[in-house]
Amino acid sequence: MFFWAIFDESSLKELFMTPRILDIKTQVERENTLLDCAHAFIQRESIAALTIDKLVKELPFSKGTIYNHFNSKEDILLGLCNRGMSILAELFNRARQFDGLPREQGLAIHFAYMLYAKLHPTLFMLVLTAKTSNITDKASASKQEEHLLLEGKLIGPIVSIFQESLDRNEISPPMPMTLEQLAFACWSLSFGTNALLLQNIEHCGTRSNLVVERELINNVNLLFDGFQFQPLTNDFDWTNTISRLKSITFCKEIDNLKSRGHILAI
Amino acid sequence: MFFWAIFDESSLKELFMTPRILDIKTQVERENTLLDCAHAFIQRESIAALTIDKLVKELPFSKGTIYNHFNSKEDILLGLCNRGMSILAELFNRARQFDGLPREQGLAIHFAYMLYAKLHPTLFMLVLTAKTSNITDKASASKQEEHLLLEGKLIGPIVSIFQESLDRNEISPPMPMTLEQLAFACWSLSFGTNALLLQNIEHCGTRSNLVVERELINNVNLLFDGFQFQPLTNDFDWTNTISRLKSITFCKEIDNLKSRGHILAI
DNA sequence: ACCTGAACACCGTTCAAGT
DNA sequence: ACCTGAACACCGTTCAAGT
Repeated sequence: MFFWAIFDESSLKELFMTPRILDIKTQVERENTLLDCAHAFIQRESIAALTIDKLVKELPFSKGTIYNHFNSKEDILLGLCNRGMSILAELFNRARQFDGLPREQGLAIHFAYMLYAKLHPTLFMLVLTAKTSNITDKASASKQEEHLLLEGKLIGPIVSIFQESLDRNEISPPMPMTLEQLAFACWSLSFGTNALLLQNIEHCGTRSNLVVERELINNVNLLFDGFQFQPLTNDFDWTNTISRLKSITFCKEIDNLKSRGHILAI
Repeated sequence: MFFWAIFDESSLKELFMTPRILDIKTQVERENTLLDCAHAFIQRESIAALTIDKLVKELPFSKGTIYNHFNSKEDILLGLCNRGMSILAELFNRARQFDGLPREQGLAIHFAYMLYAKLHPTLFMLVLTAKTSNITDKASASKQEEHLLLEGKLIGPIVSIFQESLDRNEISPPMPMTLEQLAFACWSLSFGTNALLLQNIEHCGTRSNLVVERELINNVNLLFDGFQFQPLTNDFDWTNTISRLKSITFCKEIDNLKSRGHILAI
């Protein structure tokens, strides 16, 4: 029995072209299902092991349909990367609202970045992957736009903290530096620390005694002291700041880490 | 006319099993030819575009023979990565021998790393790629051994500088730090700065005013000041150090950069 | 109109056949 | 013994056929 035998062309056209109210909602839902699935997969296996064929086996729709939502595998990865950056942006905003001195908020930002890297290692790594391979080239224009927008949302709170500390005369680097340069110095240090320490440490004999949370806090304090960011490391009780970050600002994230068996070394 | 018709089995065996003196030399030569070729290719195109088929088209031997020298594509990439690390280790040794204070030598190390990243961007990126994808897993045991050995050779001069500055009482971080932690703080900052700034900057609106050589020197000075590494940024004529690095220690590398149209902003 | 999965072009790796 | 390239299994992407 054939479909075409039941309907004539005009009624078919009517059936198919009838605008369905649920369509847009379904579209978004499907995109999320796919990203959820891809995220779970690369968390379980690895980015390298991700395959469209393997992905489609776990999805309620077919291979062809994937390409109605994402124009390439790289588009999926950038979509996932952007999702991670949204999460990170929310953490940065909370850090910016920490009730305390600008330097405490600056520490909070780095603390947030480290928590993010520990909570979502695969999403953190995805930014790295996006930088090394030419993911951004193959991805869709819309995803690339979103990516740039999110980069701005991440830089925002950092620049704003430095602006405030300059206004309050609480920072005076040994050489003239723009807000952008100050923010960039922080970003490089944090990025480098997380990237180098997040990798499978067991392989690397030389880094065996390093714990990311301790090194991160140390490195940030060193850099901030270099900025002459007041109050200096030894002129303030930073353990209180960190315990408030742990018990109040990021308590949900800390609980999440604990439930997965990770205990912070600080 | 068949080969087998001319020789009987024993004379064939004799012909083939005769130890050829050139064999080992040819083996090494072929490996180098392949690595040269792969290097040129990813410099011209990209790591992602590298294909065994494309590679073999430019080589004087066939696809199967490649697998007599390298057990996988990842093995080739790790081989190339190791080659880069050898070059870098040589630069670090020269930096360590810079005639000056430990802090000057520390600056020289970072300067060397930046020069390396600028001179061999694809080799620098290969370390990043090796870290993100599981290249190290698929590569041969011998290449992995070599990789760890080279990591040690890179850390060596850095640790040695810090040991000397501790002996001379020229360093006193605001918190207790091991030699390993000191070296790691430097590595993270340098790695992060190079990695973030080496990427195609035109894409990224927020980083448009940043020049890697200037930011690198700034960031290192900030971190060293955080270490209380004597003499501090504003207590010494560092421009003299940098001009000696440019005109003496790394003059060959600077010339090389110039010949390619790169002019350092410092 | 939308979904499907066979089909396609291309990839890394192997191995029987040639020398 | 060593080299070769056809053959294989698998990949991302497309598109004719089905509904």
